[in-house]
Amino acid sequence: MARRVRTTGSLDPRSESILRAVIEEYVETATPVGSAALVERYRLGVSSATVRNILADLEGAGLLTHPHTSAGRIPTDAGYRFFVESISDAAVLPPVEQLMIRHQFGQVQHASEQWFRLAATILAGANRTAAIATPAKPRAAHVRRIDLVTISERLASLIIVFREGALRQVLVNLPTAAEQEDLTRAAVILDGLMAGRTAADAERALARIDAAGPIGTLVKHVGERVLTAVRDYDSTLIEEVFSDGLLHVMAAPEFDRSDKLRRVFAALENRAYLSDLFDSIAGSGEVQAFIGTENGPEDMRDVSLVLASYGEAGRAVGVVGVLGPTRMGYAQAIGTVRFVSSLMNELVANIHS
Amino acid sequence: MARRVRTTGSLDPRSESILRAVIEEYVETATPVGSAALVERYRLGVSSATVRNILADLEGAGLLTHPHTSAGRIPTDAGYRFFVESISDAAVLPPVEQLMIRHQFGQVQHASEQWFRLAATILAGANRTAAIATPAKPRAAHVRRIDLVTISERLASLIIVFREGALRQVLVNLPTAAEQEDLTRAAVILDGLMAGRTAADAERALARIDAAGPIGTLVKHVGERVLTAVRDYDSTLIEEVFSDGLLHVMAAPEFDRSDKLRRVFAALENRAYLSDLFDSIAGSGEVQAFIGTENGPEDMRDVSLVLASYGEAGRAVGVVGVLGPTRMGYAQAIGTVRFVSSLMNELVANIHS
DNA sequence: CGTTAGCACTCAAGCACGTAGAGTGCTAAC
DNA sequence: GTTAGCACTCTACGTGCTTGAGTGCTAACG
Repeated sequence: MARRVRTTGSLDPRSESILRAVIEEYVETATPVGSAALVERYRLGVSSATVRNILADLEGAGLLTHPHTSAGRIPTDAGYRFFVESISDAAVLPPVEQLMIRHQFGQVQHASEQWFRLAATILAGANRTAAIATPAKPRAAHVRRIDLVTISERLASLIIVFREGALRQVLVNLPTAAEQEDLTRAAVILDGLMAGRTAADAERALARIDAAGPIGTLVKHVGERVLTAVRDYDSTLIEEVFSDGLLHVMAAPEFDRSDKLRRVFAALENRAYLSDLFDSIAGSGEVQAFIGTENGPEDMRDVSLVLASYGEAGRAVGVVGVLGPTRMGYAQAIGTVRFVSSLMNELVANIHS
Repeated sequence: MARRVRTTGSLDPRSESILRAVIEEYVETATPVGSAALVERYRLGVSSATVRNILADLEGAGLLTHPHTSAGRIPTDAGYRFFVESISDAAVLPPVEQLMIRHQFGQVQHASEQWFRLAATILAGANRTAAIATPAKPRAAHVRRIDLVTISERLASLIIVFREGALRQVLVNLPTAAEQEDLTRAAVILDGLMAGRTAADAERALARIDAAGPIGTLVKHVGERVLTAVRDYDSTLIEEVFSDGLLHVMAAPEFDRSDKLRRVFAALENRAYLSDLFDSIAGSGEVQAFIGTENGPEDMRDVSLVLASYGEAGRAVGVVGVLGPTRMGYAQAIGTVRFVSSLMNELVANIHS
């Protein structure tokens, strides 16, 4: 009883391989794993009694627990954490899977600036868990293009394209009746005035415009709407959180009662929480795992997140990642998230060249 | 035993009011309701024994059931159907609620052409159920506007605005290096060529274009991408199904086991089913309820849908509605769905004036 | 003839109890 | 340090019992 171990940093190789075996087995079966099952299924070269001693040590070290006396062991959050630390550098996706993911991205590469959705879909499929992704959101929005399309005499659709590819479509009531011709002229003026500018710069530029004459009034009026739209975009903490594969999580046995699940989903609708979380990801350049109780909100203590940011640090940053029960395949998750985020980096780099 | 009743079409007033009472009570409490509870909570003017006789008759008519001998009654799908038929004409939303909904729409009326999302959010909130909505999708897409924005020398963002307000953003690899100036010129040409046209018309127009010279090549190349995008938009049966308030459904006691819920969500991802369903809505101009087993897919037999289409029959049609357990407040649901769809009609009419 | 009180009857839900099986921790021998 | 063996513990499961809700039926009533 109470042997070496007990250090947080490292474990003797045998203990570590048994910890791995417990985690691997539990991730697969979702039932507590006993000493007999381990010797039977893994070539450990020792008897079940020895395994029991080691399991007891691992439990003493806080890496495993017992649901009750006569049950097998399950990993604690600390156990998963230890496991994740031990693999995270090595978790590189096999070339075959890299190719498959690359291929899926290739299918729609030319399609639109909504890769982040695709990223979530791919991650969800590859891990059979839920996945989330956000578009790359700039710190300060730069207008790239302004367009006006007539709808009726006094109503137009204002389209604003931002430098990072985001798009905003807004209806504008016009101060005076206007043809498409007038709108186009106004759009060209506004475009020249605001393209490449941030909200503050654009505001100064607009202030210098002469509001006299029908076109002047139009420009001024629509310009104000552009400004509010840009400011609105700027102040939105998280533009959108796209998720996919929620059905996978619903299928997990730990979520067979839907109230647990409901609380997780509710937590995910808390923008303040997500915003904090994403900020902390954006800081580090690496894949990060948040395991069970490591998550802030009470409601998230039964799930783990494996997240990574993508984009250019000072400019526009988005997040991709995986959400699953704490009992999830971390090696696979870390590997795929790292790879997908690196692909997203490439894509963003190509655009902001 | 076995009195009048038995006719599907009508019921004597007392039986009907008891049926209503059972439904009202069951919708509220989610537990089988017995004769004693009914006399206690509703001024029926008769004893529980009489109520029991009537309940037995209603059961004979197929409008109620027994989970087991010693339990109270719960409505059958036929019972709900009868109830729905009896109220659906009268289910008009009280002015206060109308005002509240109108107000919520007003808040963002000018914001974007994404009212359908707002509609779902409002319906979900008003009914405390899930709600779904689709944008108004035209039968044949008409291009309204084409714009090109430079990204890098050989890459541009193509923006297509459709007559109904839908927007498509596509990346285009350029055949030769081009400045924004060239792109703008090409966009103007394409705009003149294709605006107001359907895919087939646009194709003919493009065929007549001379591909000689750098701008000609550019126009031809981008034009092809426009055509594929328009055809793609045309052939997409359902552009998007936005849903909100799923958390409400998760909270319903009939979905405390998440596998039931999972199957419902899975059914909702079946585009073929939704497409058929929406087609049948678009035909009738009225609110329609699909109660439990009336739904096609096996997995939907525990839920009801209350749906209505909006838009202009021959042109662009979308769907809004509510999804909840069969035990839902049909009067409220029908009222809100009808009102919201009429608001959406107004909005669409304003735009396509 | 419809309505009502009364009562026997049925069945799910909850509880107590016993059993089987899984898996442990400990001890003593190797 | 490792292992066989064994007593021990605790859940899962099945059985039987009790309780209570709510019914259906019958006989009496106005």
